[in-house]
Amino acid sequence: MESQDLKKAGLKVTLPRMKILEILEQNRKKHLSAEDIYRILMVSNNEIGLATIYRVLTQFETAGLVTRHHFEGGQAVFELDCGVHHDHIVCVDCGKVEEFVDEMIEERQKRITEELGFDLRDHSMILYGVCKDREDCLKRRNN
Amino acid sequence: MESQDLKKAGLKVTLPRMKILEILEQNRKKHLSAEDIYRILMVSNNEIGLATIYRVLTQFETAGLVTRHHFEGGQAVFELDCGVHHDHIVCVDCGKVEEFVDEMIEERQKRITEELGFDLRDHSMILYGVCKDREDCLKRRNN
DNA sequence: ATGTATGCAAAACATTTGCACCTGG
DNA sequence: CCAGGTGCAAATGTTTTGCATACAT
Repeated sequence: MESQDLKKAGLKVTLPRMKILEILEQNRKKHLSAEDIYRILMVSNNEIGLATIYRVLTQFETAGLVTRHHFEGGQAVFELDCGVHHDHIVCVDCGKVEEFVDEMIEERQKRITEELGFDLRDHSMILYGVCKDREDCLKRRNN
Repeated sequence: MESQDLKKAGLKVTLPRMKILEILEQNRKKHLSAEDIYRILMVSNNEIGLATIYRVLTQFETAGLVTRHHFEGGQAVFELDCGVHHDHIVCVDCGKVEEFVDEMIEERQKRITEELGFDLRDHSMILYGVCKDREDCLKRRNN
Protein backbone atom coordinates (compact mmCIF):
# COMPACT_ATOMS: atom_id res chain seq x y z
CA MET A 1 0.00 0.00 0.00
CA GLU A 2 1.73 3.09 -1.24
CA SER A 3 -0.38 5.48 0.79
CA GLN A 4 1.86 4.35 3.64
CA ASP A 5 4.84 5.87 1.88
CA LEU A 6 3.07 9.18 1.88
CA LYS A 7 2.08 9.07 5.53
CA LYS A 8 5.56 8.02 6.48
CA ALA A 9 6.83 11.08 4.67
CA GLY A 10 4.45 13.26 6.67
CA LEU A 11 2.36 14.05 3.62
CA LYS A 12 -1.41 13.95 3.60
CA VAL A 13 -2.78 11.24 1.35
CA THR A 14 -4.45 13.14 -1.47
CA LEU A 15 -5.57 12.14 -4.88
CA PRO A 16 -2.91 14.06 -6.82
CA ARG A 17 -0.13 12.64 -4.66
CA MET A 18 -1.44 9.09 -5.03
CA LYS A 19 -1.84 9.41 -8.77
CA ILE A 20 1.62 10.83 -9.25
CA LEU A 21 3.17 8.14 -7.11
CA GLU A 22 1.27 5.55 -9.10
CA ILE A 23 2.59 6.85 -12.39
CA LEU A 24 6.11 6.80 -11.04
CA GLU A 25 5.57 3.21 -9.88
CA GLN A 26 4.34 2.18 -13.29
CA ASN A 27 7.38 3.79 -14.86
CA ARG A 28 10.16 2.57 -12.63
CA LYS A 29 13.23 2.41 -14.86
CA LYS A 30 11.91 5.30 -16.91
CA HIS A 31 12.72 8.91 -16.20
CA LEU A 32 9.78 11.25 -16.46
CA SER A 33 9.64 15.02 -16.56
CA ALA A 34 6.93 16.95 -14.77
CA GLU A 35 5.24 17.45 -18.09
CA ASP A 36 5.45 13.78 -19.01
CA ILE A 37 3.53 13.06 -15.83
CA TYR A 38 1.11 15.85 -16.61
CA ARG A 39 0.37 14.39 -20.01
CA ILE A 40 0.00 10.85 -18.71
CA LEU A 41 -2.51 12.09 -16.13
CA MET A 42 -4.29 14.05 -18.84
CA VAL A 43 -4.76 10.96 -20.97
CA SER A 44 -6.13 8.96 -18.05
CA ASN A 45 -8.61 11.73 -17.35
CA ASN A 46 -6.94 13.02 -14.21
CA GLU A 47 -6.65 16.74 -14.70
CA ILE A 48 -4.04 17.77 -12.19
CA GLY A 49 -2.43 21.18 -12.44
CA LEU A 50 1.15 21.32 -13.61
CA ALA A 51 1.99 23.49 -10.61
CA THR A 52 0.77 20.76 -8.31
CA ILE A 53 2.91 18.22 -10.06
CA TYR A 54 5.98 20.36 -9.56
CA ARG A 55 5.06 20.94 -5.93
CA VAL A 56 4.43 17.28 -5.26
CA LEU A 57 7.60 16.16 -6.99
CA THR A 58 9.62 18.61 -4.95
CA GLN A 59 7.99 17.32 -1.77
CA PHE A 60 8.71 13.76 -2.81
CA GLU A 61 12.29 14.70 -3.47
CA THR A 62 12.61 16.30 -0.06
CA ALA A 63 11.06 13.21 1.50
CA GLY A 64 13.57 11.05 -0.32
CA LEU A 65 10.91 9.28 -2.36
CA VAL A 66 12.19 10.44 -5.72
CA THR A 67 15.42 11.65 -7.25
CA ARG A 68 15.70 14.54 -9.65
CA HIS A 69 18.17 14.47 -12.52
CA HIS A 70 19.25 17.12 -14.98
CA PHE A 71 20.02 15.30 -18.19
CA GLU A 72 20.77 17.56 -21.12
CA GLY A 73 17.75 19.31 -22.58
CA GLY A 74 15.84 21.72 -20.39
CA GLN A 75 13.50 19.70 -18.24
CA ALA A 76 14.47 17.91 -15.08
CA VAL A 77 13.46 14.25 -14.90
CA PHE A 78 12.35 12.26 -11.89
CA GLU A 79 12.52 8.63 -10.87
CA LEU A 80 11.40 6.72 -7.81
CA ASP A 81 14.26 6.40 -5.38
CA CYS A 82 14.93 2.70 -5.09
CA GLY A 83 17.32 3.28 -2.21
CA VAL A 84 20.45 2.29 -4.07
CA HIS A 85 22.62 4.96 -5.62
CA HIS A 86 23.32 4.57 -9.32
CA ASP A 87 24.54 6.56 -12.26
CA HIS A 88 23.16 6.86 -15.78
CA ILE A 89 24.07 6.47 -19.40
CA VAL A 90 21.80 8.19 -21.89
CA CYS A 91 21.59 7.59 -25.62
CA VAL A 92 21.85 10.91 -27.41
CA ASP A 93 19.87 9.54 -30.35
CA CYS A 94 16.88 7.75 -28.84
CA GLY A 95 16.99 8.88 -25.24
CA LYS A 96 17.25 5.40 -23.79
CA VAL A 97 18.58 5.41 -20.26
CA GLU A 98 20.46 2.63 -18.50
CA GLU A 99 21.50 2.66 -14.89
CA PHE A 100 24.66 1.27 -13.40
CA VAL A 101 26.90 1.38 -10.37
CA ASP A 102 30.62 0.92 -10.43
CA GLU A 103 32.36 0.46 -7.12
CA MET A 104 35.73 1.30 -8.51
CA ILE A 105 34.55 4.67 -9.75
CA GLU A 106 32.77 5.42 -6.48
CA GLU A 107 35.98 4.53 -4.71
CA ARG A 108 38.12 6.81 -6.86
CA GLN A 109 35.68 9.67 -6.50
CA LYS A 110 36.04 9.48 -2.76
CA ARG A 111 39.79 9.43 -2.95
CA ILE A 112 40.02 12.31 -5.42
CA THR A 113 37.70 14.38 -3.28
CA GLU A 114 39.89 13.81 -0.24
CA GLU A 115 43.05 14.65 -2.14
CA LEU A 116 41.56 17.93 -3.30
CA GLY A 117 40.54 18.88 0.23
CA PHE A 118 36.80 18.34 0.11
CA ASP A 119 34.28 16.17 1.91
CA LEU A 120 32.20 14.38 -0.70
CA ARG A 121 28.48 14.95 -0.31
CA ASP A 122 27.05 13.86 -3.59
CA HIS A 123 27.87 13.46 -7.23
CA SER A 124 26.28 13.39 -10.61
CA MET A 125 27.74 11.30 -13.39
CA ILE A 126 26.02 10.99 -16.72
CA LEU A 127 27.55 9.23 -19.69
CA TYR A 128 26.30 10.14 -23.15
CA GLY A 129 26.57 7.64 -25.95
CA VAL A 130 24.73 6.05 -28.83
CA CYS A 131 23.17 2.59 -28.83
CA LYS A 132 25.25 0.12 -30.78
CA ASP A 133 22.06 -1.57 -31.96
CA ARG A 134 21.24 1.11 -34.51
CA GLU A 135 18.00 -0.41 -35.71
CA ASP A 136 16.54 -0.67 -32.26
CA CYS A 137 17.72 2.80 -31.46
CA LEU A 138 16.25 4.48 -34.50
CA LYS A 139 12.99 2.59 -33.99
CA ARG A 140 12.80 3.98 -30.48
CA ARG A 141 13.61 7.44 -31.66
CA ASN A 142 10.39 7.52 -33.73
CA ASN A 143 8.51 6.27 -30.70
CA MET B 1 46.89 37.30 -30.79
CA GLU B 2 43.50 35.96 -29.88
CA SER B 3 41.76 37.48 -32.88
CA GLN B 4 43.35 34.57 -34.71
CA ASP B 5 41.24 32.16 -32.66
CA LEU B 6 38.14 33.94 -33.87
CA LYS B 7 39.14 33.95 -37.53
CA LYS B 8 40.11 30.30 -37.29
CA ALA B 9 36.64 29.59 -35.98
CA GLY B 10 35.13 31.39 -38.96
CA LEU B 11 33.86 34.24 -36.81
CA LYS B 12 34.21 37.85 -37.74
CA VAL B 13 36.49 39.73 -35.36
CA THR B 14 34.17 42.11 -33.54
CA LEU B 15 34.49 44.09 -30.36
CA PRO B 16 31.99 42.06 -28.33
CA ARG B 17 33.60 38.79 -29.32
CA MET B 18 37.08 40.10 -28.51
CA LYS B 19 35.98 41.46 -25.16
CA ILE B 20 34.20 38.29 -24.16
CA LEU B 21 37.17 36.16 -25.17
CA GLU B 22 39.40 38.48 -23.17
CA ILE B 23 37.30 38.08 -20.05
CA LEU B 24 37.36 34.34 -20.43
CA GLU B 25 41.15 34.48 -20.83
CA GLN B 26 41.50 36.54 -17.68
CA ASN B 27 39.35 34.05 -15.83
CA ARG B 28 40.80 30.77 -16.93
CA LYS B 29 40.23 28.40 -14.03
CA LYS B 30 37.03 30.23 -13.10
CA HIS B 31 33.62 29.34 -14.41
CA LEU B 32 31.54 32.29 -15.46
CA SER B 33 27.86 32.53 -16.28
CA ALA B 34 26.61 34.73 -19.09
CA GLU B 35 25.54 37.25 -16.51
CA ASP B 36 28.88 37.20 -14.73
CA ILE B 37 30.43 38.20 -18.03
CA TYR B 38 27.74 40.80 -18.56
CA ARG B 39 28.48 42.39 -15.19
CA ILE B 40 32.23 42.32 -15.69
CA LEU B 41 31.81 44.07 -19.03
CA MET B 42 29.45 46.57 -17.40
CA VAL B 43 32.03 47.53 -14.79
CA SER B 44 34.74 48.03 -17.41
CA ASN B 45 32.38 50.29 -19.34
CA ASN B 46 31.70 47.90 -22.15
CA GLU B 47 27.95 47.82 -22.50
CA ILE B 48 27.29 44.65 -24.43
CA GLY B 49 23.78 43.24 -24.59
CA LEU B 50 23.09 40.09 -22.62
CA ALA B 51 21.59 38.54 -25.74
CA THR B 52 24.84 39.08 -27.57
CA ILE B 53 26.74 37.40 -24.80
CA TYR B 54 24.53 34.35 -25.01
CA ARG B 55 24.84 34.32 -28.79
CA VAL B 56 28.59 34.67 -28.73
CA LEU B 57 29.04 32.03 -26.05
CA THR B 58 26.95 29.59 -28.04
CA GLN B 59 29.02 30.31 -31.14
CA PHE B 60 32.20 29.82 -29.14
CA GLU B 61 30.87 26.54 -27.86
CA THR B 62 30.04 25.37 -31.37
CA ALA B 63 33.49 26.41 -32.47
CA GLY B 64 35.01 24.42 -29.64
CA LEU B 65 36.49 27.48 -27.98
CA VAL B 66 34.52 27.16 -24.76
CA THR B 67 32.75 24.47 -22.80
CA ARG B 68 29.38 24.87 -21.18
CA HIS B 69 28.61 23.25 -17.82
CA HIS B 70 25.38 22.91 -15.90
CA PHE B 71 26.36 22.94 -12.27
CA GLU B 72 23.43 23.00 -9.89
CA GLY B 73 21.64 26.32 -9.68
CA GLY B 74 19.99 27.69 -12.79
CA GLN B 75 22.66 29.35 -14.86
CA ALA B 76 25.01 27.56 -17.16
CA VAL B 77 28.67 28.41 -16.72
CA PHE B 78 31.37 28.64 -19.34
CA GLU B 79 35.11 28.14 -19.41
CA LEU B 80 37.74 28.39 -22.11
CA ASP B 81 38.37 24.98 -23.61
CA CYS B 82 41.99 24.23 -22.84
CA GLY B 83 41.88 21.18 -25.07
CA VAL B 84 42.25 18.67 -22.27
CA HIS B 85 39.15 17.00 -20.91
CA HIS B 86 38.59 17.30 -17.19
CA ASP B 87 35.86 16.88 -14.61
CA HIS B 88 34.85 19.13 -11.73
CA ILE B 89 34.28 19.17 -8.01
CA VAL B 90 32.18 22.01 -6.66
CA CYS B 91 31.87 23.16 -3.05
CA VAL B 92 28.20 23.39 -2.17
CA ASP B 93 28.96 26.06 0.45
CA CYS B 94 31.26 28.55 -1.26
CA GLY B 95 31.03 27.50 -4.90
CA LYS B 96 34.74 26.88 -5.31
CA VAL B 97 35.49 24.69 -8.30
CA GLU B 98 38.47 22.42 -8.78
CA GLU B 99 39.24 20.48 -11.92
CA PHE B 100 40.71 17.02 -12.19
CA VAL B 101 41.21 14.08 -14.49
CA ASP B 102 41.36 10.49 -13.39
CA GLU B 103 42.50 7.99 -15.95
CA MET B 104 41.12 5.07 -14.01
CA ILE B 105 37.63 6.54 -14.02
CA GLU B 106 37.83 7.44 -17.70
CA GLU B 107 38.91 3.88 -18.36
CA ARG B 108 36.04 2.37 -16.39
CA GLN B 109 33.51 4.66 -18.04
CA LYS B 110 34.58 3.37 -21.41
CA ARG B 111 34.34 -0.24 -20.32
CA ILE B 112 30.92 0.19 -18.69
CA THR B 113 29.60 1.91 -21.78
CA GLU B 114 30.76 -0.97 -23.94
CA GLU B 115 29.25 -3.54 -21.63
CA LEU B 116 25.90 -1.79 -21.74
CA GLY B 117 25.91 -1.67 -25.52
CA PHE B 118 26.68 1.97 -26.20
CA ASP B 119 29.41 3.93 -27.93
CA LEU B 120 30.63 6.59 -25.52
CA ARG B 121 30.44 10.09 -26.94
CA ASP B 122 30.79 12.32 -23.93
CA HIS B 123 30.22 12.44 -20.23
CA SER B 124 29.58 14.83 -17.43
CA MET B 125 30.81 14.12 -13.94
CA ILE B 126 30.41 16.63 -11.18
CA LEU B 127 31.29 15.90 -7.58
CA TYR B 128 29.66 17.99 -4.88
CA GLY B 129 31.39 18.44 -1.54
CA VAL B 130 32.35 20.95 1.09
CA CYS B 131 35.80 22.44 1.56
CA LYS B 132 37.58 20.90 4.52
CA ASP B 133 39.16 24.26 5.26
CA ARG B 134 36.00 25.73 6.78
CA GLU B 135 37.42 29.17 7.50
CA ASP B 136 38.61 29.69 3.98
CA CYS B 137 35.36 28.36 2.65
CA LEU B 138 33.09 30.57 4.70
CA LYS B 139 35.26 33.57 3.90
CA ARG B 140 34.80 32.86 0.22
CA ARG B 141 31.10 32.43 0.66
CA ASN B 142 30.75 36.05 1.78
CA ASN B 143 32.80 37.13 -1.21
C1' DA C 1 28.57 47.68 -50.51
C1' DT C 2 26.86 43.79 -48.34
C1' DG C 3 26.42 40.21 -45.49
C1' DT C 4 26.98 39.51 -40.76
C1' DA C 5 26.69 41.12 -35.87
C1' DT C 6 24.51 43.74 -32.43
C1' DG C 7 21.00 45.86 -29.26
C1' DC C 8 16.65 46.02 -27.69
C1' DA C 9 12.38 44.38 -26.55
C1' DA C 10 9.48 40.68 -26.77
C1' DA C 11 8.94 35.62 -26.77
C1' DA C 12 9.85 31.20 -25.12
C1' DC C 13 10.70 27.84 -21.60
C1' DA C 14 10.81 25.53 -17.18
C1' DT C 15 9.63 26.30 -12.71
C1' DT C 16 7.67 28.86 -8.63
C1' DT C 17 4.41 31.52 -6.06
C1' DG C 18 0.12 34.16 -4.35
C1' DC C 19 -4.28 33.52 -3.28
C1' DA C 20 -9.10 31.94 -3.16
C1' DC C 21 -11.21 27.68 -2.89
C1' DC C 22 -11.53 22.75 -1.83
C1' DT C 23 -10.60 18.35 0.87
C1' DG C 24 -8.80 14.81 3.87
C1' DG C 25 -8.80 13.24 8.57
C1' DC D 1 -14.03 21.97 11.30
C1' DC D 2 -9.51 23.45 9.82
C1' DA D 3 -4.82 22.86 8.57
C1' DG D 4 -3.01 21.79 4.67
C1' DG D 5 -3.47 20.87 -0.44
C1' DT D 6 -4.89 22.29 -4.97
C1' DG D 7 -5.88 25.03 -9.29
C1' DC D 8 -5.29 28.92 -11.75
C1' DA D 9 -3.05 32.80 -13.30
C1' DA D 10 0.56 35.64 -12.76
C1' DA D 11 5.51 36.11 -11.53
C1' DT D 12 10.21 34.46 -12.00
C1' DG D 13 14.69 33.54 -13.95
C1' DT D 14 17.23 32.04 -17.77
C1' DT D 15 17.95 31.76 -22.46
C1' DT D 16 16.36 32.61 -27.33
C1' DT D 17 14.53 35.24 -31.19
C1' DG D 18 12.72 38.97 -34.48
C1' DC D 19 13.86 42.94 -36.41
C1' DA D 20 15.85 47.43 -37.39
C1' DT D 21 20.35 49.39 -37.09
C1' DA D 22 25.47 49.33 -37.05
C1' DC D 23 29.81 47.39 -38.38
C1' DA D 24 33.76 44.56 -40.44
C1' DT D 25 35.87 43.39 -44.64
